[in-house]
Amino acid sequence: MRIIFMGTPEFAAPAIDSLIEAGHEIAAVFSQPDKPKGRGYTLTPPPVKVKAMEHSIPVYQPTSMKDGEALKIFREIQPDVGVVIAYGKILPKDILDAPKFGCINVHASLLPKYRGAAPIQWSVIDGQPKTGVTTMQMDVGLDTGDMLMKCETEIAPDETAGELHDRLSVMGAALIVKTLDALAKGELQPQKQDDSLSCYAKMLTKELCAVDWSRSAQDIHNQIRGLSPWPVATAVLEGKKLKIHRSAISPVEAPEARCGEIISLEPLTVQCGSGAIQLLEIQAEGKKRMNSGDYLRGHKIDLGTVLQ
RNA sequence: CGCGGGAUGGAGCAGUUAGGUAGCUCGUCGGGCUCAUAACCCGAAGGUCGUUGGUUCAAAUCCAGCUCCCGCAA
Repeated sequence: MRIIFMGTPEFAAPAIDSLIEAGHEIAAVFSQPDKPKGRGYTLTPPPVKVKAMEHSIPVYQPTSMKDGEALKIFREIQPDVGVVIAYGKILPKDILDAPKFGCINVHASLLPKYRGAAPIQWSVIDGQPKTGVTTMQMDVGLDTGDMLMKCETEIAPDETAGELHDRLSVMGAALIVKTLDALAKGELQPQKQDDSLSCYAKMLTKELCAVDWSRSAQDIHNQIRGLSPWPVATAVLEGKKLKIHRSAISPVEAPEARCGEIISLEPLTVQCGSGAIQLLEIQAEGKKRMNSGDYLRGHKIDLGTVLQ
């Protein structure tokens, strides 16, 4: 099929490869404009653009899809279908309707749950046992279109959002190929979403990072792995910010200790509201991430120190 | 030129302000103690102090350039 691909971050990149391998023609790619990123505000192209350029596919990076310019391009190219994966812009109805088969979206959750911007992270933060990817026929609502195909997977108890992201990215790339196959054969059976079961996964913000040690060890563990590798859960140790990249539920605890108190140094273990949690991989300001054992060799911390 | 921290044996750090023998906590190797041990005791190996140049009798330390890593912010 002749495709216009719309996507921006790393999550969407594998699908470009799998679509081409499956014999589809990606006639054009739409991606968000390059943005100043990192130290020095270097203008950085989004991963999807980089991938598209490897395949010598023309890339468009309009600020808006609503000013008619994008529509003009769609009319010229006359795609069979639009494939949208984490593009990051709302598409107006005229764009959604422009391709022969409309636009199909890959969403990283089992719809109707976790519509919105950060479904992967929120399913981990909420401690969900399973998640998946869903393809849907897009409509004007936010992730409300009729569902086409699904692929489920279990979330491992210690899996981080980053690890899950990579797995779902590959699953999504495979599922869009399957979905287009079925579309070509006329075998798709769109299913309405049950709105009463839906929930939204809002964008991650800095406020979500601070660990509240009065919560349960399981909740905090979910928060830590859900926010890894970005934006990363944080605690305050002796007045300085400490990022927590990886943790584990501790088999032992010290119920008489205060919330946030360090109750063991080997491994580094912190008492929570209920249960205790081991901090396995941490990162101090200006330092690399490292095992907490390595950190302790160069930084003396006394038992009983309290994290905030 | 957005702001800032950093690079020292295999790991994590101190030493740099006031230049002058390379240090700490671990790890590794050898030995000892012990019923035994990731515990304890004794000993050893291992570093051109990121890189290039400059100042100096003398540079990890002072000066300049370069490379790489990280935090903030976006």
